[in-house]
Amino acid sequence: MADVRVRIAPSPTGPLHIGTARTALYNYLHARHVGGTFILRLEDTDQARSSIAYEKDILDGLHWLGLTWDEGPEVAGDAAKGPHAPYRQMERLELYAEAARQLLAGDKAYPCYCTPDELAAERARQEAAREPPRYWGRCATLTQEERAAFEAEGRRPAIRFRVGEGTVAFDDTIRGHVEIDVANLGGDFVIVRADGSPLYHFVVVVDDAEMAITDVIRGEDHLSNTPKHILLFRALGHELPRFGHLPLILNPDRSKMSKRKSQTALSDYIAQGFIREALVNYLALLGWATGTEEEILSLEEIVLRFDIADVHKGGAVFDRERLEWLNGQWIRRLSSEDLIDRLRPFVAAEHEAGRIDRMPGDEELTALLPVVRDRLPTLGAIGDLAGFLWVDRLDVDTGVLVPKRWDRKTAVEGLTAAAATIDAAAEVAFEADELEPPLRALAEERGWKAGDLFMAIRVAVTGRTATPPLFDTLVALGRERTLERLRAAIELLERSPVIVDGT
RNA sequence: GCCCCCAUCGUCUAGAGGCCUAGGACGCCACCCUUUCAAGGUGGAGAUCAGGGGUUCGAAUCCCCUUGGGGGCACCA
Repeated sequence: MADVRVRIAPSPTGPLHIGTARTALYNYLHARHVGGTFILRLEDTDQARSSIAYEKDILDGLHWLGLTWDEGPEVAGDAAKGPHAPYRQMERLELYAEAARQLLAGDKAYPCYCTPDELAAERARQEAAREPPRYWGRCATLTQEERAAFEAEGRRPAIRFRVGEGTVAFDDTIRGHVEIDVANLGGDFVIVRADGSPLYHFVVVVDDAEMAITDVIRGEDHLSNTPKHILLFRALGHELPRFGHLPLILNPDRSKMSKRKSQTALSDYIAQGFIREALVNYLALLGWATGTEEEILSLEEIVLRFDIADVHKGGAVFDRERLEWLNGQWIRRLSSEDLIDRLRPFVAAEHEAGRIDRMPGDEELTALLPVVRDRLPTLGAIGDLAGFLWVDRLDVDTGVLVPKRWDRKTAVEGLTAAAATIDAAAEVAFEADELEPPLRALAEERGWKAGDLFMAIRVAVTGRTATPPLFDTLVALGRERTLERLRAAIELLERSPVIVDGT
């Protein structure tokens, strides 16, 4: 399959949607697998809803995923890439105007003078009569005189495409043979608004034709629209591309994944600390499988194995838990330097948000990595996991400071003895290996379960019951702060009134 | 309403007529490891392959119907 050309054509009317990201990925995978060309085109004809901020979010998202395009618009001073520039539809208006003139000249399209109000009234009537909504064709057969009369009224015409009769059939790369009767298309449809701006179904065809797209790979929501596109391709005298319709990504209730019911913006996943390797891996496996039992796959490995014909037909529910698991798998596979680079912005975010009081240096993070790595489902979890290391004043809940099997008095004794033991051990070296034995010995000597002693210390120095391994944590904290927090905890226990008993 | 598409454990999926008393993964449960939490290891529960008819010696796999779900029917994309 030489000379395959595919495209992703997002419209900058919202942040990059997880579904668009997957469509982009599948297009990219197909292009790379067969050695074809991957094109990015911006569909910004809906000027009312398009924005430059969304455009940036989309481009950044695709870059972040590693889906580099071979042809695409100029961005941030970099010139457009590719022989079919410009790649922004608002800069291609002349092309559409020319195509519209061509259709009008061949009477494959006609001016329609129906007003929005008239159209709405007719639609309401159809709905009331329980008829399927369709344009009833009032302007399809207007004479020159009638058109002139409307023009004289000051009406500006939209342009409608004649769908004609018959059935349109095509062989979908993913779904196989599909056939739709033109009568079910909803009548002649508008391709150019009354204000002269072209509409989606029209521009997509003009552009796919002009850009010589060979494979249109897109979401299933376009399957029913494909006959319109095919009709347009033919009317314009262009060869048809192959069409492949991807299954939809679904909300847990199996409806099309939406902002209302799911987190759909890729940028939100990025902000929470999902990493590109995991997202790419997860998205690739949502609707496609290798046929083997391998599932942790890099983008390169997926490119090698991907075959558009193996893509599923049924929709797939987006399962965040599985994504988190994959994310953890990938975080564990990152090199230390890489992980630190990716972690730093998340630590900085904690700092900016005021949840921690200082930024740890690289050496500190590096030292922490071994104990933190297996405990990070996302990069964003770093604050929860280790934030206590970087705060000046720790908030400790007296309630959890006393281990379940202990009473308050024992806790005070335990922490006091632990502080002394730690202080003594630190004279040798403040290292995990030096701290653990004497503390275990202390517990044994006093008849305490080591776990209880450790838990009291853990809560005293971290404020929480779930933390990385205790001795590594103490080392990360440093001798001074460890002792300081131990003293503060003891004081807290002695000072606070006894409310509950058993203590 | 009309048209189109889809249908294997809760979820993602393997499966292209006999290898399936349906395999893997996530999640869940138990155990092991263990100072907590994870990670890791082992084991388990979990799908009469939506239902019903065919075809065939034989069907999760092919055909038909039913049911269920989804999508589309804009001067949105």
